[in-house]
Amino acid sequence: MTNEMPRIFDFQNEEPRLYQWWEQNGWFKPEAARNPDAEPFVISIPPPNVTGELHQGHAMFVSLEDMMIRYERMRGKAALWVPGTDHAGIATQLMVERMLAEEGTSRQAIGREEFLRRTWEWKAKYGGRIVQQLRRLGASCDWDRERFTMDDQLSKAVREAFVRLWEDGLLYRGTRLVNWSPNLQTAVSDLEVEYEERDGTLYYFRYRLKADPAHYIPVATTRPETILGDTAVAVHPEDERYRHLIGQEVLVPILDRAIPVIGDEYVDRAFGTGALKITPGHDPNDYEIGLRFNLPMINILNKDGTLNENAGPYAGLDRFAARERLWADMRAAGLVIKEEPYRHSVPISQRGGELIEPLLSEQWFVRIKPMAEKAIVAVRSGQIRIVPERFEKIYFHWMENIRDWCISRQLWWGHRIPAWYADDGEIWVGREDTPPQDGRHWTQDPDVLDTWFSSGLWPFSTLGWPEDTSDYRRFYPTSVMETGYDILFFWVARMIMMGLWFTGKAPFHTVYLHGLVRDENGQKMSKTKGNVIDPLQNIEEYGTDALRFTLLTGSTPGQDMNLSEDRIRGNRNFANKLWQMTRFVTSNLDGEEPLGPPPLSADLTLPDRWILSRLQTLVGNVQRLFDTYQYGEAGRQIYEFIWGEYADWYIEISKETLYGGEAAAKSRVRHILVYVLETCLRLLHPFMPFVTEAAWQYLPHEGQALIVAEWPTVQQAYQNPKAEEEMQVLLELIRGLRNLRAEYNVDPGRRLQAMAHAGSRQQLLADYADLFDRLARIEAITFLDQNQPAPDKAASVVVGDATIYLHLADMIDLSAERARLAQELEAISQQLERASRLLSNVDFVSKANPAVVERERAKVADLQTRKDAILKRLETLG
RNA sequence: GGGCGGUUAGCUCAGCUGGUUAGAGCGUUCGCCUUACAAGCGAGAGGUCACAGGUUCGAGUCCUGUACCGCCCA
Repeated sequence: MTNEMPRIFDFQNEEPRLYQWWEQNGWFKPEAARNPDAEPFVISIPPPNVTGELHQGHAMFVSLEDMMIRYERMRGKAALWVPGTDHAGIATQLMVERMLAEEGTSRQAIGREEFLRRTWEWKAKYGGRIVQQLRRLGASCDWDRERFTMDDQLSKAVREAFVRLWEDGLLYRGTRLVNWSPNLQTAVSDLEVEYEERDGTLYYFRYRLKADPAHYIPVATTRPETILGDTAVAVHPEDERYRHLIGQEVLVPILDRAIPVIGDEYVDRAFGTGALKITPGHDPNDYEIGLRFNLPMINILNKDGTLNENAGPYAGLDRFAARERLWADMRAAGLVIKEEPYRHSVPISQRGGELIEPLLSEQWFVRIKPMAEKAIVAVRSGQIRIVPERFEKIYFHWMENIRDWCISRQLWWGHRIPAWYADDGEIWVGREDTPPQDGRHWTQDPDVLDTWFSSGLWPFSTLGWPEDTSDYRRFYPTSVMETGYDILFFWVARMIMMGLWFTGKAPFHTVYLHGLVRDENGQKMSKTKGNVIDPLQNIEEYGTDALRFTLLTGSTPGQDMNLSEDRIRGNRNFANKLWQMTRFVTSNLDGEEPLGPPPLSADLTLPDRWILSRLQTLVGNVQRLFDTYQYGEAGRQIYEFIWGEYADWYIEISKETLYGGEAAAKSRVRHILVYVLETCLRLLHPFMPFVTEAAWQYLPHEGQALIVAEWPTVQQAYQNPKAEEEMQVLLELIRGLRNLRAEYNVDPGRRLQAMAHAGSRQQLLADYADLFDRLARIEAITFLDQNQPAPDKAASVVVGDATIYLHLADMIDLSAERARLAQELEAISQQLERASRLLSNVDFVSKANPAVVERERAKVADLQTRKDAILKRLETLG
């Protein structure tokens, strides 16, 4: 403890060492709580993709969640942060497929079993990487409880959930129009489709009447190839141009299939030609119309995006080639009217960005409305609270308009759907791989479940559900779900629905949503743009603490944040500052080890009482801010206190005593230095765990480690508004004197004499004259009687009724000094006028909060004396 | 088309339920290697709080509208 501290905090080596030490001591485990019956505080980690590489989004959630966990741990709760990773079906499968391609083989060539073996192998080899990176961020997860969505136990949970939904009648299998990715050759859910504005073409052509091929209905489309799948042409029933044609038949170009003309109010008469081709097999809106009119649904696409036999002469062509060929043929046949450029929004895959094709296919769906209804109630009733609140509205809107969830994926990597089909089409769903031994031939569904299906179970599957384990009993429901708002629907909403449905409980009481981390220009970071700020590189360069503090103080909940390296650098400096001030304190202890709060004795000086009081104010503020999820503001306030008050003032003041005071005074100051710093390290630990722990270990302390030290609470006995007020006067005078010295270019080393008309502050100034010497190099202050004249050739600083004169003799430019004072007078007069005006307003005096009125009164009094002093000074200067 | 967020110092951002002279970091100017720290210390400059109305004794903060930027949903 009396060891000398290194000159700098070697974070590159110390951070991993401290992390290992914490972990080895079991402090990341809820069992480390001081009280064995401690109230639990639980967070389930948003499981990163097992293929993932650490990015700022991970850094953000780790910073926030680790902060919450460390805070609650220090408060004595049984803090449990459950870590783990997600098998990320599509991403992982693509990764392994790419690897196979490099080996010159393919998933299809090696077969399903071998492919899965290779994927597990890949996972074993590289899957730990992201987890190691989370550790580097300081994540105090209980690694003994780490889970993977495809662990046996979690797979069992998935199986149980699926079977229960089946038993509850919430699952069905059917042919529906789904979002199909021709690249991945799987269905994806509505959520996995994004829309992008792209330049395209609007193609106008003729739909000839069957009865009279010389006449036609003009139709426009952006996807001509889908003409081959048209099963109707729709017009608005009140459209003068076309309504007489309703009920007639028209001929599909090239194929000459006859299809009906129907009337439907959905048609927008102003768009295109006002007539709409209907392709129920390849367009969601047309699909709805098709259902309503009971139209045939023709699928013209193969799974790989080529056209099938329904496309007649175009079968086998890729859809884009078919588009051109068909259009050319139609032109030759005289069916083309015109083309015009057209900007429209197209569906693209969230992963990869390729075009999504609406396609009819047989898939599994969750009938989700009954689950959504429960989820709405949970938030509406306040059982679950979303921070920031505005996301509740977005949540409700989505939940109220929710559509059935397509959960089957035509992939191999994932949870295989536990459904078997008999030759006669009967479906059997079960907890075990044991379809009935009834002589029929049963085949298991080849597909797997949407990755988000298993993620939806995460808060309880990780704790042992469906078994009634001790962890499940003790730690479920969890406490806070902290994640990015971008996965509110994907994940949070589904956890809420599934949690309520399967466990009967809301899986957490609070959802805290953070914003996205963008680059310093507000651009989304992406490898192709080359604007990625790599967290690991930041950590390497500036330390984890600096990165964490930047992320935590740089944003507010739900708000995107522009991250700049400058800011990280600045917070690295803050970490260093902490280290240096700890070095100062420890190197001045001279073997003493003061512990606990310093005694409130009469010996306490004004600066002592001031810093102790300010500390309590800080502790109170931080508590209030934590209680309202304003972590960033809390961090900023700690920063400002510790640097701007403790280091800049109290440490500087303490040197007076430490370097020359009496033994008792030294002890007193040491005690306060240690107490205030130690308390600040506790407050800061959840933000900057490493440097605070390292510094704390050098300070006198009780207990083994800061990570398990107690969170500070307000000690009212130290609150002292009078000390704060008096100290404020001294600080202002000192700042004023420093200002004068700077303005008059006084040699920084030169000590000056001062005189003062100190008014009501004379005793104060006399008692703390040494501060003026140390902090403003004023070696002595001579007090003047009220009736004694002020010195001429002097510059002055005025605070309240106290005026200090700096006798600068030949250095003083009287006219400059007059100008300076006049400027100050102007500022003060303005403030005075404003405050006086307020007070002379009867409405203000009668309606405003009395405390506010009182404050204004005091302000006026202070400004008035100050103004008088300045006027007097100006008079003296002539 | 509907909804949401943003607009505060040159840059990146704070500013809780309306109430001192609107803050911080970076940058910038001036001066300092003052025995914890030059990753530092001291002192400055820099803001019509996007715009227009309104409510109020009082608006960066609440309400209405407008503009621009961004996001989500359809």
